[in-house]
Amino acid sequence: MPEERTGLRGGCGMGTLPEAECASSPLATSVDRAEGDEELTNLNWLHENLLQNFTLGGPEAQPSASPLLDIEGDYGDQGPSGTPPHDRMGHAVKSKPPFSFSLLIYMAIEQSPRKSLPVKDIYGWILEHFPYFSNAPTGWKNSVRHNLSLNKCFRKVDRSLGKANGKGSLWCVDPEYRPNLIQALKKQHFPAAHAFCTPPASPPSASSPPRHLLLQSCSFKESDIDAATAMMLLNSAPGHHDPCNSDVPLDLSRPDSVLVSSDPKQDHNYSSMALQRCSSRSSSSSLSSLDEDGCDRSQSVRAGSEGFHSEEDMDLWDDKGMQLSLPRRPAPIKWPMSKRARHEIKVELDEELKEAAGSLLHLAGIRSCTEGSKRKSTKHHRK
DNA sequence: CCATAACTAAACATGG
DNA sequence: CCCATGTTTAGTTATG
Repeated sequence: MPEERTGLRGGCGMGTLPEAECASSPLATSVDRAEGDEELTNLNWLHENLLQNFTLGGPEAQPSASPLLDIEGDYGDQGPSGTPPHDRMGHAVKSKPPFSFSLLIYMAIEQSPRKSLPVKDIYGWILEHFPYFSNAPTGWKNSVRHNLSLNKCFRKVDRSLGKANGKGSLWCVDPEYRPNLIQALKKQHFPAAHAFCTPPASPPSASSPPRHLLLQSCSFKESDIDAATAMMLLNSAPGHHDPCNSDVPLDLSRPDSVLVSSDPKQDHNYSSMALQRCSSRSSSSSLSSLDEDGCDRSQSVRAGSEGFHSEEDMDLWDDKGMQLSLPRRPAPIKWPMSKRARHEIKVELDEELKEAAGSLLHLAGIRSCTEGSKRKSTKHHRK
């Protein structure tokens, strides 16, 4: 039996032992990002990036602007009942991220050059990308630590290597669990994408693309769009952000990207997030569940790698943060294809993806809104 | 109603 | 002693 486990022993699974190079990050100095927000409120960005990222291997997306920020930009401002307050200046609205702590941590770690971070930098990353937490009670840090400790997806690595002010360890993602995290991320990000497999309640509009066809021919499933989008989000944001070198931090917390509630004090409790829950249920099955149930890792990994193999996945992560082309998996299409064939498909996909992206975003937005208000009402109800 | 997952809170230990 | 970090436990909430 060949080694399936690319253990951490050698260090973080990325071959390089994590050093604490970027250990001292600017903590939470970042909530400022006014620039260019106006221009971000269109879907072009996503269309283009979607296409660039996912049409047959265009690894270098050219981010025109911040990603998901704009996803709901179109209607973000007119938040119905309980939508988060928008900073008139276009600053980040401090809305609660729709990601579980696990995913937040995961993203933070993966975005670091070394694929490992001390808790402090994880805090930093989160604060940076989710200004929501800057106003939140400090309990979230506890949650982060709790998650690091408890969640087997994360591994503690000795920061033995010359970190002067080293207190605590570095944390990295267990490569074996990475597929699960990715999967979680997929499912987490755009619940609305599920509309792609289940027929919409209302008859598809004329603009609705033949999604199944599209997605199939694309050789990844609809859920991949989620991950893809999320990754894109992480990848193509201007100023590739890790706590160490973040110029223009990506703001995942933008109302448009992920909107939940925006009042940290009032509603800091993640558990009340309907949006999150609805999606993280499934995602969590690939995360914590495999922590707690004590199922042996190789099994869970193997199970998780039905779709894509963890080792293969590792290729996808380059040194500079999340290079996430989609995981290679047994493709329904025969690969390699001829260039011509690829090009043809690409052209088709360009069209379809554009539409699909639009629909997806629309759905995502609607869903977020509805979930948001639903959550509030239910919570109220409870009380 | 139950199981599960995510989150929160708190206590406690350890080390700088 | 303080603080950051790390672990553990218990409780809450939401969902399937």
